[in-house]
Amino acid sequence: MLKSNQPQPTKSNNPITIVDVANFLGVSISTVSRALNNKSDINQKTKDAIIQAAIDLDYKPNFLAQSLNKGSTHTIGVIVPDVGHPFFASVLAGIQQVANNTGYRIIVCHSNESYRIEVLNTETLMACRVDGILISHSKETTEFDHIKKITEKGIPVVQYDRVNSELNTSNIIHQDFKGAFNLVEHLISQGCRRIGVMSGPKEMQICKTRIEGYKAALQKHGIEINNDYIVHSNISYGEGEQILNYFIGLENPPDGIFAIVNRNAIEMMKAAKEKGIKIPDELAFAGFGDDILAQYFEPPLTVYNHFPTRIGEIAIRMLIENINNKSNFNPYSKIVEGELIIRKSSLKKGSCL
Amino acid sequence: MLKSNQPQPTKSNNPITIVDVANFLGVSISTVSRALNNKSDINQKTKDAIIQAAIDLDYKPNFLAQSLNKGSTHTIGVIVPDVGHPFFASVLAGIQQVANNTGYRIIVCHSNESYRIEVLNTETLMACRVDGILISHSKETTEFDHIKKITEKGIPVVQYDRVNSELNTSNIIHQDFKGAFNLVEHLISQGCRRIGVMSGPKEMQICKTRIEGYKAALQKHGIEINNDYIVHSNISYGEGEQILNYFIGLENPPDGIFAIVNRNAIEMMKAAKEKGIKIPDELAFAGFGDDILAQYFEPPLTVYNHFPTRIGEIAIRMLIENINNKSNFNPYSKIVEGELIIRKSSLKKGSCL
DNA sequence: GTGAAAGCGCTAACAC
DNA sequence: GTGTTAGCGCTTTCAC
Repeated sequence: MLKSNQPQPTKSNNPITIVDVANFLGVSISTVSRALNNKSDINQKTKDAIIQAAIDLDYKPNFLAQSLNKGSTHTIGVIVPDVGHPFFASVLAGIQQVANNTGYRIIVCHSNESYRIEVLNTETLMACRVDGILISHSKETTEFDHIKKITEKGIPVVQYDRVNSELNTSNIIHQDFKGAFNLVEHLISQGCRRIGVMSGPKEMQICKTRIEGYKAALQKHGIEINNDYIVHSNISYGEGEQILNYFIGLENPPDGIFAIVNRNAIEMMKAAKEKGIKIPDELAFAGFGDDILAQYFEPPLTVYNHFPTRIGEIAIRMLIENINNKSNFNPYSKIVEGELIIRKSSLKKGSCL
Repeated sequence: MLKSNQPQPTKSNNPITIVDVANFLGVSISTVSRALNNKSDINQKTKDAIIQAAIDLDYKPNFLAQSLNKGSTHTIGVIVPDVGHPFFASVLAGIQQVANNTGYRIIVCHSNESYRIEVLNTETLMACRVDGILISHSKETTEFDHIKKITEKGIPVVQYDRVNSELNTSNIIHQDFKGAFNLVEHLISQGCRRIGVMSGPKEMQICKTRIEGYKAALQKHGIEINNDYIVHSNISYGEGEQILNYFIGLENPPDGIFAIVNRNAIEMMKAAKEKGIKIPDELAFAGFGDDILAQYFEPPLTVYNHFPTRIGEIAIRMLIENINNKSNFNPYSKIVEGELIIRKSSLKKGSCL
């Protein structure tokens, strides 16, 4: 490869550096740096000339070099278990929006519901020297040493949605208990007395809490808790049909079903429809979380909407607060209010919306 | 803050550096570097000791510093117009998977269908010194200077899905022409003669191509092209109903509708159902792209599935190929085969699946 | 107000 | 086989 010895500001393949700008004007690199970073103690004329030269030469600061000696990247790492899921897509949208407005960069990592990848993600993000991490754990995650390692290094972490409350981080969750309670109480108000619940992995905090909400609603209304009606699954898509079959095969099949993940409710409804079961009169449905499928499916699904975008917005704000205030920051938790949306999947005859 | 002057390998807040590892063992930093990078010319024992020490001290290489002097970040930037869209979510999944297997890091930027943000995204990625960029343009993008700037600097770019073929980059697209042709021909085979098409922005390449496919199918079967049946929209969600109203308000309303984005087809079907229009007998529907909503909606939607995950996988492979072979690489285009999936939304009475 | 120089953490020539 | 040293591009003291 041959190197031109003529100054060739515009055509060189190597990116323009601060040195090029300095040479171009015959000033020192520190002067250029000062001008570009809006420091005081610089002659306005020099400053203007430098800024103009930077534009003319199409100089772009090297982010790597800047971060390396500032010790801060102004970047936030986000770990998402499943970007394909509408809930997480909306959370991400909220995060991105606030990041844009506050000048933070975002690196999104996708754990793909795998504990192993989640751990790798945390290592990647640490290697990238992100200023903070937002994380929702994979379904498989029951060990949290990888998070402890991060917080011990003084890197702020905020857990959202799927949190482990024993970690010393800020958290943001929705009203899992209340949402489940409201959904189940609504089913009861529609005349359901044998309410099945399709839950996720036993160890997942949100599943535990939602089942507690379910139980509390039954108890409030004097309905006995029957463990046959409580089914744990992997909340993968596709499991709904099998679990519906289990339910309708029971001696006393449920007359209402509460799904801890809305998409499973849809799957079960689809299977039920194909078997000729009348929804909601023979079997009513309700699920946690709203999305377009819940709205468009026939019948549309009664849900507890937990405002995922808002969760994302609040999560990143909490994180930035922590980043700006590392020394004396006490982690805290926030709970976002949701709302019950009643649709046809649960409205039995004689009821009106 | 007080600083301990005892060596405290595990508890220090400042990340362990290569210097710490070197001091710990009393060797030089270059020896450590060699050991950790698996270079030859190093004593096995020293190497083992260094690797062990690195583990014990929980040393993690500083990615910024590594990249800074290697001049390569081993990171790929991905620009996505809309992560919430199932198509892009699946493309992303494909990209991520290959990235994981090849050791590339991914930075995902979300242009949110905004030209302005898309340009900012490219600048961010250049500032991060990514090794290459995968991009699908926003709906608004009709100017491509920001991409030219990148390729002129010698950074490989691959455009996927929404491409501009005048740029000197590799591209990957689906069979837009053939897909549209097949869908429309299928509608014709079901007896449709007045086929409406809901398209997106006029300037978008994929819209142009799909409309060409639509026209070709009509021509092949001797059906006249009627511009009243061709409607351009912004393909935002929510526009479907309005456009359905336009169609059914025509003097000679269509008996079949082809939507260039499947979700718009669903919206139109929903609106049509609410008006008591019989699908598919009075009005048949077909749309480009498969997803869960198309499968679960009642009636399920006939689609051309373009295998988004595969598109993501191929796109990143093409990019990596280009990165590894910068000097003598000639951009090329690839077209991914799709498949027609016939469902009830278009199967008129008397036909059978 | 500006320049020289040190250093962020690392790699890779170059010595020995 | 290992150590010394010069940078990667930038910011930030410290001189002048």
